[in-house]
Amino acid sequence: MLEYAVNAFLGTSMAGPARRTRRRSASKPDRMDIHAVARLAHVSIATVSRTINHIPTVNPKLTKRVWEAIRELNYFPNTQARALVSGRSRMLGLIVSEITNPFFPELIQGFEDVAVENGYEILIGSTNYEADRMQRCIRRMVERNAEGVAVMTFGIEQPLLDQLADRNVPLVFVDLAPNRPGMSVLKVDYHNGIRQGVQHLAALGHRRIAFVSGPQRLHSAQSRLAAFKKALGECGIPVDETLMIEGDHTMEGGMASAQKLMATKDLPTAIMCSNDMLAIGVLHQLSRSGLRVPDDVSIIGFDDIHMAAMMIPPLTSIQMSRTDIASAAVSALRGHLEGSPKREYKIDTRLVVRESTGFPRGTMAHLRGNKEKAAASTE
Amino acid sequence: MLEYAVNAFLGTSMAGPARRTRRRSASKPDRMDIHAVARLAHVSIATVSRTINHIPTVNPKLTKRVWEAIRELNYFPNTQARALVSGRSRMLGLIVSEITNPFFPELIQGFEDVAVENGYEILIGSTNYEADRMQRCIRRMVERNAEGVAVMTFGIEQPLLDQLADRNVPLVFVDLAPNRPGMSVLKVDYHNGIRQGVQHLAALGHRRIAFVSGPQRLHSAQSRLAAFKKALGECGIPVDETLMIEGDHTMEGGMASAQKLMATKDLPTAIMCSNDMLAIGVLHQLSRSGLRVPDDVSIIGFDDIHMAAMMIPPLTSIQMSRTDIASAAVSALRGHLEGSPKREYKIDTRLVVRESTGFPRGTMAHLRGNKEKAAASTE
DNA sequence: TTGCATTGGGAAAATGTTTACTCCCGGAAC
DNA sequence: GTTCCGGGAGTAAACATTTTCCCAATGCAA
Repeated sequence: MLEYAVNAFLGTSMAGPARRTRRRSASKPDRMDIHAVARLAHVSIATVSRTINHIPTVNPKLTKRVWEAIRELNYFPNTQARALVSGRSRMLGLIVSEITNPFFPELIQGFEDVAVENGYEILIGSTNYEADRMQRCIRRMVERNAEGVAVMTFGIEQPLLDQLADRNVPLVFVDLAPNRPGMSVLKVDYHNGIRQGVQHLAALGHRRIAFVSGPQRLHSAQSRLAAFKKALGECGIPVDETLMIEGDHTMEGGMASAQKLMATKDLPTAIMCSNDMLAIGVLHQLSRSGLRVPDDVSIIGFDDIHMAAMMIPPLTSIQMSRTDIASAAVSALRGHLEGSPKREYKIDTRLVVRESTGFPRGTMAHLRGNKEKAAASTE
Repeated sequence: MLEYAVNAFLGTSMAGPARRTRRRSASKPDRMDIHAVARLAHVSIATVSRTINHIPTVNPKLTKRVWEAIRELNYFPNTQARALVSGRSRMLGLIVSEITNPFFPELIQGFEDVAVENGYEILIGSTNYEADRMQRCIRRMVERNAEGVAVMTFGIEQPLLDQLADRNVPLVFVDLAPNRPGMSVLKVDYHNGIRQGVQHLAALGHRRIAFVSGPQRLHSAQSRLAAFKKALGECGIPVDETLMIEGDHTMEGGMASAQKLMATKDLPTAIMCSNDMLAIGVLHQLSRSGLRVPDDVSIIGFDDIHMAAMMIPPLTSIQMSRTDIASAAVSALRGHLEGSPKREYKIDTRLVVRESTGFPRGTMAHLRGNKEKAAASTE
């Protein structure tokens, strides 16, 4: 056996009549596995394994031979076998509410990038807000031995997650998480961005600012509304409950909310929305009603999804970076896997000013007039 | 030299706590594996395996005992071990151009559903039109032993795929594929839907119909343009090359194209677009210029992405069902895996009429007038 | 009752790695 | 010169399944 010639040469005792059972490689010399590499590099499979895993005790000369053999054979290790023996699947799960909501693809993209960079593969599941889909997602994650799961659904169905919790799979949530070992939470600082937004509007001169919130059963929607009210207070603007409308985080909800606002006797000069889809709906409804943005009403969205910048006018929005969320989520899971767990990760938000916000109607009429005159006079 | 970032990372962290005991299996009776089930059901592990895999030669009585034991222990088989020994990873790859383009999430959703239904997990990669990302995606698929890969990028980088082709991994493409064993293609019948669209416009009375195409280096964009010209011929409308504008499948491209069209001496009465993003851009640009849709210009999009229905006005579009594409792709791959390969799968397209199409400007003025008078007279 | 075929189930090989052990050898210390 | 130590590399035991092969048991016919 060429395979064992090296050992004989090195003087290793072939003595043990030992089970010869495992020398299958003689019959299939073309099988592309670690043995093939070992044979070509004239080392043992253990050395190949150590080389691949960058274990520093390998003689550099052998290392070189091994890498050359690997390249020549275009070999790469069998993932399933590694996973089996190491007990680590090197897969992370990502569960989202609905993949067709533009917020999530951007999150997925970020998650994929960070995970792959760290050598993990990702398993995606979308629940579409259905409990049984959620159940199936969790089962898939468990079956595939996901090492950790990011539950980014903005509406946690706790009992369903027990299967994962019971297996001590690290979990990471947004906003809110059970306080259990192995679980982390990404705390979004809604207040910072929303305060910036309110200050921006206040600085422009707005005093009547409406807020179209998300469904109040969602914790994240509650937090956004609370942050808005707090920010109003900080700017010395009293809270007017008639300007707080509950929407549903969809464009249709935004259109309906805009109609409700327009039915009030005097329209607010600015509308802040709990997410961008709502803002887009409001935008549509206003323009359908002949109102111009930002000349008649200013609008601010939340999330800063890609589409926000593509609206007419481009939407001023409060950015919650999907990239930040994704990398924090991966960090959180890695933290648990590597024994340095952290309970909380902060996610910041910040205002991105575009063209849907301006001076309130009327107040700057003289300025605009002056500007026009100035422009005219240069001709 | 090949780099295994994964392992470098593993190397430092592998001194984990969990894996100290490595001796006889007798020392860990609580290990939840096939042996535990066998023990509880008083059968051998082989019988358990056969039961799980629905091999019919097992005595129904034993089958029952085994399933009961499985349920009682809440056991499920280790995926990595199954994959290792059976050589089947039960994973399919899905490579898309960019996950943030609204077309793709809907495709992914469909793919996920169909794949999971058939017991497959999916690995997602997005190339963002970058060759090295594509390369990495392919490498991931190969490393994880994807059993088949759907390449839904609408712009195939053939040479990069050789790694997959060389390993005889079944592949499925859209529109165009190398004619090699193991490869299938989803042939989209662009003509059917586009013909419906043109007929719809012609029936409304339109004769000057513009077409904003996609980048002509893309085969799918070429096909759409060709189908449009053919459909014009079928409706007896001569092709006017000045009304054929090349866009780039983005909203910005649509806005630019609309400007080009408005610069011509007389505006077409209808504009058909090579995809919905273009149509949305055109829509925006027209409304920005004070033209009303469909009163001044009718617009038809292509793809019928979710967003199309949410525009103001809701966009008439030609639907190419993502669900159909997804299930055809999975069928194609399964066909190869199960020995009944099929080279081609047909994907149909059809017109979905919404509110962005109407009578051409002027032609129906008397009707509208009559309608208004009629409405007035009822008061 | 015996012989044979058939069938169902168990033992063990096989899958490709990682890694705990072991062994060899060179050098240093006594 | 012997002993001890340690670096470096090889052997083989896990890992949790599937699958092949074989044996025992059963039934049927002679």
